[in-house]
Amino acid sequence: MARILIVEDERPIRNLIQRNLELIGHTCVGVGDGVDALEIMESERFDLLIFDIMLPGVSGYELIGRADGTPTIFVTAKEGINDRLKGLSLGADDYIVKPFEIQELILRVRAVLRRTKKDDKRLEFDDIVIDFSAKKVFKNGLEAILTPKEYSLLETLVLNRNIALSREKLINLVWGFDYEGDTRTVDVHIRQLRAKLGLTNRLKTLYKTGYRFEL
Amino acid sequence: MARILIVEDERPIRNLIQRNLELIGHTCVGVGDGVDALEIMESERFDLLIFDIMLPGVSGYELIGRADGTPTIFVTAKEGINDRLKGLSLGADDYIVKPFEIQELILRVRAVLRRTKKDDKRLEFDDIVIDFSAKKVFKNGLEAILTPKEYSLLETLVLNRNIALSREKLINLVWGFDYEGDTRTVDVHIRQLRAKLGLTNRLKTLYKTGYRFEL
DNA sequence: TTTTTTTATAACAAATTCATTACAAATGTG
DNA sequence: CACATTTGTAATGAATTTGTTATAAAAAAA
Repeated sequence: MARILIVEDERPIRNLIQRNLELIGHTCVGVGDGVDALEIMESERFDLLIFDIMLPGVSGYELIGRADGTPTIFVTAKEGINDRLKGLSLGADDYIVKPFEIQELILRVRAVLRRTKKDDKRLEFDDIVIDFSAKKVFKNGLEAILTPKEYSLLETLVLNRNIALSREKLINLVWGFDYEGDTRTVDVHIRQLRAKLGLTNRLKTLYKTGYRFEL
Repeated sequence: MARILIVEDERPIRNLIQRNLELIGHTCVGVGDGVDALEIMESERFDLLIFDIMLPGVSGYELIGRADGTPTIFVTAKEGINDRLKGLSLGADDYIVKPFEIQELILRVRAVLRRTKKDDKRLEFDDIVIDFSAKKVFKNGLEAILTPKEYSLLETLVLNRNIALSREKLINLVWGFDYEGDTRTVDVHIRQLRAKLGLTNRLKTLYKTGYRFEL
């Protein structure tokens, strides 16, 4: 359904939100402070951001400046008309006050996603279709069988399309920040993607730099 | 680019900072003491504040209380780990110790602005577009294929636009401080940039000095 | 367990970059 | 102007980076 970033320093609430949104099929990333949020927002694209206003590090108000048009829902502890106005004037699409019924949040998420029409669960280009919810890829209507790593790499490249990604960055995003392997591993998987999907003109090599998926 | 307030009682340093930040396109206001700073902060909004900690009137530490979330860089004469901690804990975004290279200040300003989003991912001039996140350059809408060194050199020149850069400086910034090669290497890469992008009137040679990108 | 699939790494081939060189042109100086 | 110095230009080969294949290791499935 949608890729959602949850920025909330109270872990129980964050987990509650994440669990429930994932139950209805969304993909969530949860972080606990504004600095982590900024970092992941730089490297990944999301369909919806859910911010607590009061955050350690960088406040939700500041985060929305970096949202770059991505739909945003603010969460706050106190019912303050000023906060509400401030949030909405800064570009938030909706606003919800703690404590809230999880059902209410789900309704608002659905409303915002419908309004902003980012429910897209598939991406089509050339003769290729990527179905993100099924994690399947089709070429010329035929399913191309990708291994998990291959799919994950493709998804990362596609979600960060038109951005130069170093091998280190890709390793971090696909293999995890703690991966201790050779960056050449990326090359081999890139080759597999190119071979299976014929992405020669989309998936560019940037000499001494990394790779970039162009769309 | 950004509106920056500089609060520094040593006029030569204040002017140095102001001049250099304005050269790369920022709008600056400089004042010499804390009282003036408070006054202008009440009536105008800034994207970034640069404070000297030791100020006549009202100290930098006090000023940051009034910064109201505006990103702040502290400048101080002495290297004191306590000052650093105090500054950062009070909410400064960065900290720089006098005497400093103006290059370093520019880098930090850029970092803070990027973190707080007032910086651009794209630069357009004449018939040229530079896409920093994709690491791509276009001329007349067509992609100009630059090698990594060429791109890196262009980026460095552009980010330090309107500033004279010696070959040694460029070597440091592009090749790395430990590079042990000939400075003539720079000339060859400059030539390539000029040839590929037609930068004859932007990328000036400063006889016996170096190069300067003018914008 | 065995078998199959996936993933990592190593080794070599191919491609690209880039520093260096040598010479030409330009610039500044007396 | 003549001279010395600095900068521009083009070409070349070494060094680095990437593509590709094969094989070993690890993980998953049977």
